[in-house]
Amino acid sequence: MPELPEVETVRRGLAERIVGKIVKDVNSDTPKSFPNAPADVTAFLVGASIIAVRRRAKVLMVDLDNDYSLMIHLKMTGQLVYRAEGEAFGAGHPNDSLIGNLPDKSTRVTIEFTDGSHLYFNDQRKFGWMKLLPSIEIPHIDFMRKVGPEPLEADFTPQEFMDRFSRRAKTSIKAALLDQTVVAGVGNIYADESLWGARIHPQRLVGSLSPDEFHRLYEELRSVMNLAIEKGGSTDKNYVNAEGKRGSYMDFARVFRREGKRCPRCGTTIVKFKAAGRGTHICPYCQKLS
DNA sequence: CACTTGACCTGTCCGC
DNA sequence: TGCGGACAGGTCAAGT
Repeated sequence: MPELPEVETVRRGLAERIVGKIVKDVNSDTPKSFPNAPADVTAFLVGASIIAVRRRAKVLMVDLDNDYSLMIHLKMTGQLVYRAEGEAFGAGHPNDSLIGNLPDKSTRVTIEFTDGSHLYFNDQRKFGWMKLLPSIEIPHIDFMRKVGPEPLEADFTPQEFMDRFSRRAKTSIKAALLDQTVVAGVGNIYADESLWGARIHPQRLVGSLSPDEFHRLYEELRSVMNLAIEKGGSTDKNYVNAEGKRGSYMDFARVFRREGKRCPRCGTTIVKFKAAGRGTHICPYCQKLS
């Protein structure tokens, strides 16, 4: 589920709410939620206070004042929802949350803070994980060394974008976009949306794209992701922000999950098929293979 | 090495 | 209404 815009939305919501709080207790379905050092997790967390919430690609990092960090990946169905003490639904918005009382059936980890508030990690499909590790080690783990640049950073240039694809010349542009070592944070929704914007068929080989097409894709990817952050991400099924509320980007989607509807640019019927192993949506008129 | 496929899980939807 | 199969926004470990 969550791609860069969704994870960034969660990060912002959590940063506002949990920085400065002190962990009082932790309940989790270890070792499934904490694949590393499960026995130590509670001991490291209880008594620690939260000093920052960061994001890299689709991974969240909650930094603690004991020089450890909690790395969290939501994968397909993960949710991180904050509730103040006694709140059933979310700050100042009774019944506004997409989800009800917590913990619920999908809750895997509950972190209680000393002020009586809670952070719930829900994850229906159980693909997500949390890892506790020394903060200083984060930049050296495999994922961080291999992951590509943040596409929304101000210093990320069209030239760098194009260069990142050079070693994937023989694969499809969609598979390359989804490859986290090429560019960070792109998932199925924003891959389809940006390819539509750039008028590029997802199965075009990377090596066949012109500099102009790369440039369009660069611009579209950034504008689509920025719009998605502005709209609080995409909620198709499970995704919610730190308040348990849905994101509204799907109201603005041009092709994703719109098969059978009209292309907003030319009116042709949008079709769905499988590409790079994923459900893929295109306008067959705007996005041609050759 | 580069690339593709299956596996990890649970829930939901669709056709029979 | 029940049941089997396909499918779901992400990533790995395997395979070719």
